[in-house]
Amino acid sequence: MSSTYDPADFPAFAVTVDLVVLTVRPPNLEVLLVRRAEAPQKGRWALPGGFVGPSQDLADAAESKLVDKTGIRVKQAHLEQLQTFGQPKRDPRMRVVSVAHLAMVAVPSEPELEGAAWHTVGSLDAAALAFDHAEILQAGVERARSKLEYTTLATSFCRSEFTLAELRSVYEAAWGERLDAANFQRKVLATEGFVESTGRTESAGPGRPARTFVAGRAELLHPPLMPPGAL
Amino acid sequence: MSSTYDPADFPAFAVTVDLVVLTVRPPNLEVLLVRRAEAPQKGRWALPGGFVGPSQDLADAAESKLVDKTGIRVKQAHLEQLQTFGQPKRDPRMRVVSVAHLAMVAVPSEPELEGAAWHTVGSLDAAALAFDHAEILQAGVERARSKLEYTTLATSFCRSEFTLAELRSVYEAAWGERLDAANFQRKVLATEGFVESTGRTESAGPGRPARTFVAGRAELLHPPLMPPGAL
DNA sequence: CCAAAAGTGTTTCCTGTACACCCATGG
DNA sequence: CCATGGGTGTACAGGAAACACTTTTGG
Repeated sequence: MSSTYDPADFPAFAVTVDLVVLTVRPPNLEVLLVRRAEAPQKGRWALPGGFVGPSQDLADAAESKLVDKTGIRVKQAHLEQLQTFGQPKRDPRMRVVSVAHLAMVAVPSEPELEGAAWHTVGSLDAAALAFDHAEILQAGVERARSKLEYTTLATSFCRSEFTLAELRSVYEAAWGERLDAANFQRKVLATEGFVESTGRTESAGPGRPARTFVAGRAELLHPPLMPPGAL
Repeated sequence: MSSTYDPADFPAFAVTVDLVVLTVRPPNLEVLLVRRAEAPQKGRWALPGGFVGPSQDLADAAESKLVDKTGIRVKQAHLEQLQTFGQPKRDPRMRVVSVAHLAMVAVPSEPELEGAAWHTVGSLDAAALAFDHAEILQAGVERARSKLEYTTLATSFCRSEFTLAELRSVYEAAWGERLDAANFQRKVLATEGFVESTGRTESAGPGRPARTFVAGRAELLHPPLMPPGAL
């Protein structure tokens, strides 16, 4: 910005957005991938994404790709910038800088789009992904975990109305570890603005019906929900 | 990346790096700014930065700007990617996407470069900064604070050999809040790999001489050093 | 009536915090 | 010998974890 270059002769880059779209289908953390229809890397799995328009904001570009691929409105999901990847040779065709974004969504009930599918994060072969998308995915999963620790974003993985067991399953899926239901409940309810009770209850199979909740207005958790020991 | 565009006709962007270079001069947190020598925004303060070369990695670009402006070797400092800013109108000349980086350095004893100066973060008028650099600076300060909380990066604000009082002053400068010296000391020493004792001591003015330390090998703090109440 | 899941109570332990106190130095 | 900052000891309060126990449903 403080450069002395002539604006007319700057190196030309392509700028894209790539999306790490995560969801939870207990007991798994899953990511949305699309199969590449064209060379290079034809047939391999890739993160959804695409070029940023000449006068399009980065966040807008990410949002429109998300709607294209999932039909999910951003109001119901969480979308944030993740990290920018710009290794000179990451795309063999040209110099591409990709601004990766992270989306956390409730698993949609609608059928999936052609060529797109959910994959369990844990059992995914990094070598099966195109370009440097394995690295981007890893950054996304790490970010998601750290956000779950100290924010209320776990609710964005849940339906609009959910039980505490569902909310708990989000944490269990992200860390692959069981949590004590009793202590979990107390912690969540003790945190002002994390969840808000609807008066209703919901029953699924045997067992006492659970109360249902909606997301609260708070965004930060003090202290974090997960124990420090968990990676 | 998974786009169907023809590689030949993509929108052309300029890509830059901008640096938020922070240091601590107790009791202040300070940022390195340069005065713009040319239009637009001539004469206003700006973050150091510049264009990324056609086959230059983003991290390399940030590193070379840092060396240019401060003469500090990256080995002695901390440099990480911060966030990418790409509002269509953020630079009036053309479409520029800036990959902002955060650097945390010990205050250099060498004289400053022409046109560059350290500014106290707290008493800085946001309107005095060029482009969207006030927003970038704010993101950098927030990131620095959160990194100080749960990593050992505070040591990168210190000289290679430092006392615990110096380390404490880093936290005090970042939050503008006094810490209990006794508890601070116990916490730091109890954290495996945070600091490592040299056998030496150092005396500055009256009072018992302090032991000196060097940075340890650990990078993460469990639990965080600052209390949750602190903004 | 039994299994299973929701939700509550209770005990134990650990850690952060405050603060009293001793140590070692410069002036 | 006094002020100043380094460093140690200690007692108290609040929260996390483990787990026994009660409640409410489906089969």
